[in-house]
Amino acid sequence: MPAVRPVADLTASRTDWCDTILKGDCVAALERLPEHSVDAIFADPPYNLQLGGDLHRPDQSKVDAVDDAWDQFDSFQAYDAFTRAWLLAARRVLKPNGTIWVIGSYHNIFRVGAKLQDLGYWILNDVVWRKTNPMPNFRGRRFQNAHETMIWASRDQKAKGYTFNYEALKASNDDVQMRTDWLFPICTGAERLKGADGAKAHPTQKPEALLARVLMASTRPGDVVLDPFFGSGTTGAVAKRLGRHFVGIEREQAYIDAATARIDAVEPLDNPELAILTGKRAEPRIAFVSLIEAGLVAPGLELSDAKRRWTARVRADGTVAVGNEAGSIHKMGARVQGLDACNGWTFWHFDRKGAPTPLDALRQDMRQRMAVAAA
Amino acid sequence: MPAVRPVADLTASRTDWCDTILKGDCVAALERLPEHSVDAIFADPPYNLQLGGDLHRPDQSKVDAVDDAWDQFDSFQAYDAFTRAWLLAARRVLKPNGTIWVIGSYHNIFRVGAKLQDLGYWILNDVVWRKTNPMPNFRGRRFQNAHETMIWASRDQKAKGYTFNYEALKASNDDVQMRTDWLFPICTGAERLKGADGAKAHPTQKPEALLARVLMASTRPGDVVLDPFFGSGTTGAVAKRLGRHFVGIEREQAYIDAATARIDAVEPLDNPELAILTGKRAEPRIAFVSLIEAGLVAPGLELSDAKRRWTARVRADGTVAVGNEAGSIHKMGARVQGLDACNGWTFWHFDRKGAPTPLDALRQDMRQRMAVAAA
DNA sequence: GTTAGTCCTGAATCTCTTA
DNA sequence: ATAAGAGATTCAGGACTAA
Repeated sequence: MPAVRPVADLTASRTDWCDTILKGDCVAALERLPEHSVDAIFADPPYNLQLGGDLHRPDQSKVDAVDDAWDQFDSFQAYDAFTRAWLLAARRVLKPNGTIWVIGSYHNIFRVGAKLQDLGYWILNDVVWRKTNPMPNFRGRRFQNAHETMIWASRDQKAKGYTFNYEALKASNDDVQMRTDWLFPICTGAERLKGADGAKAHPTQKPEALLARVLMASTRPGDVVLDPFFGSGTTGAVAKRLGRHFVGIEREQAYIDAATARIDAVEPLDNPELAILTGKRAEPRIAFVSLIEAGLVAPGLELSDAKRRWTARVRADGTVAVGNEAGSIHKMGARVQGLDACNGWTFWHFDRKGAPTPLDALRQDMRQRMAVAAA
Repeated sequence: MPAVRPVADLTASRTDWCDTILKGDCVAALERLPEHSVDAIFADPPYNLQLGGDLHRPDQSKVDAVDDAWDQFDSFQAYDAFTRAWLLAARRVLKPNGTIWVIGSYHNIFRVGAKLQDLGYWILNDVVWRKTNPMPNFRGRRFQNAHETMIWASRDQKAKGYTFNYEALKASNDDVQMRTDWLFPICTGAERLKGADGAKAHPTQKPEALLARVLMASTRPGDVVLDPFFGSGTTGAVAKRLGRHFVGIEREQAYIDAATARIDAVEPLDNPELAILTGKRAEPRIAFVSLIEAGLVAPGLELSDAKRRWTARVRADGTVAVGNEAGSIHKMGARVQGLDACNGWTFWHFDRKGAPTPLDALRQDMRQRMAVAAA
């Protein structure tokens, strides 16, 4: 399925880059992609910051073995410049309501996080991937490094319309909110891509389960997910399986070959399986007055709260009256309780066969009618 | 026990500052302390939360936010300058083989980590404090922020002689290495310091169990532990109990008073090296979605109750669909039976070799996979 | 005394649409 | 652009009260 394209051949046509792997430098490729063209980004950038032993700059050029403080600073600086460049280019490509995930370890994640903030990204959460089976610390001189950190950020502070499938996550998690600490095994066994020699095809292949949760949480079917450090193509494989589109950027042909074969073998899920649970937020809005117009509520109907402490009376204009005052069901619910906000749909009840029933039940009936009428 | 001293009166004599609280500005106080004089530092600096307006719980009660003046900074730049100044001053005071711990959240920890690296500190681990009882995300727009991050660093890369009580930690952890993810409740109940009015004495008091593990891991009895943001004095209280010395720096008299009384009441342990490191056991809670992520359950799988009266279909989002409706395994189990509640794990079955098998069997398999060496 | 129900609170960067 | 109105949203644990 995924074609491979040299970056130089890229045009603005979506068919030219969607569900493909762009071969070349990450920043150069990002700069050729159209502005505001992807819904989400998942990035697993290199963090070769190891300052002992062989030292490589992010561009893979070798650094003379020096271990003084100045060289450390120099190396961090190079890493920061690299990070800034790709995060900036990625931000241009991201849609205004898109979000970005970056995964890293303590070697690089602090620098990445600071740069994200510097460039105007707005951090939504940091998420910890707890490993069930991390590598032990062999020297016994530190804690067992048992997690990695992901940062989830929107394009900027004001972007409130980002995708977050809150209700689905909660329903899939024993009906409690999904937390920021996730537990997954590292990628081993059959899932781990091997080369012809049996050696692992990529040193840092991420588990598909991790990507699945990321994409199920923050994207919708049909969205485009960009991975600027495509590597073994986990992002592409999971995106395809879950009915999302992907774009990968990768420099090394060996990784491109492995990822291509891997993604080709993925069978996408059917549409019904991909539906995402949504909550009230996604329901069409109903004006209270429309219940009166539809005859579901008669003017003059008496309302009360669930414990019958306060009563109100429905007026023909869609407001309710409490004593001499009148206003929306929400306003008056707040007023009687002395609060500054109230959901009138769930606060006010009417009598149905002797049982206090919330107005929300009538709203459901109304939505049913509208759905039937539309069909 | 702890005397309080104005910074101006400080001399180089250790008796002049050990087991005392220095009242004044953090950097000024650090600059008056002797070079290379403390074995460890634990710092809980302001997080720079950048809160917007008020936040209310769904029941309309207002969240008591951390809106203190000491947490307000004009910009990331201002916060960086502040961070750099105190980390630099702290580094001078730290012994060559000393280590520093800094705790923070995603608001500030990335900036702190980057500055630590810039200044020559060498990160040994990042440690995640998982909270058993974090505050929920009330608006349902993000993941529940359920952890904070601590960075543990040596004074520089070449410092190999830092204290790490590997064997003691392992022995106290069911004979497996201590991991970087720690589980503790937040500080509440009797441990939480209250003012005369019953209000919390400090907005961000840390649990003693957290500090106990930090000090047991990285200090020895008789060591001096510095806390440049002393606050309610948790570091001092735990240090005293575990037979370590402390130095606190704090600006606000109210916090100094609370910490002084608190530390006075602490009784040191006879054998601090035998102190038990208490932590919560990791609870093996399994989310239904994790079965899907792990490939144990495929989207599209048909479920039914034991007597095959009702069927449901698994979706990729971790919910199950019955007809046009979808929800958690528990909600939909209750729905089809017309009940208020239902245990979806035991109610829903799938076909295994012709026999209806409850989802709970797969949960058992999952528990095996997710078993983590003791928390 | 026991148990069940209610209330309170914690480092929080917490909405969306229409006028 | 800003402002205002509609209306959607919570988990664990300790303290307290009522049965």
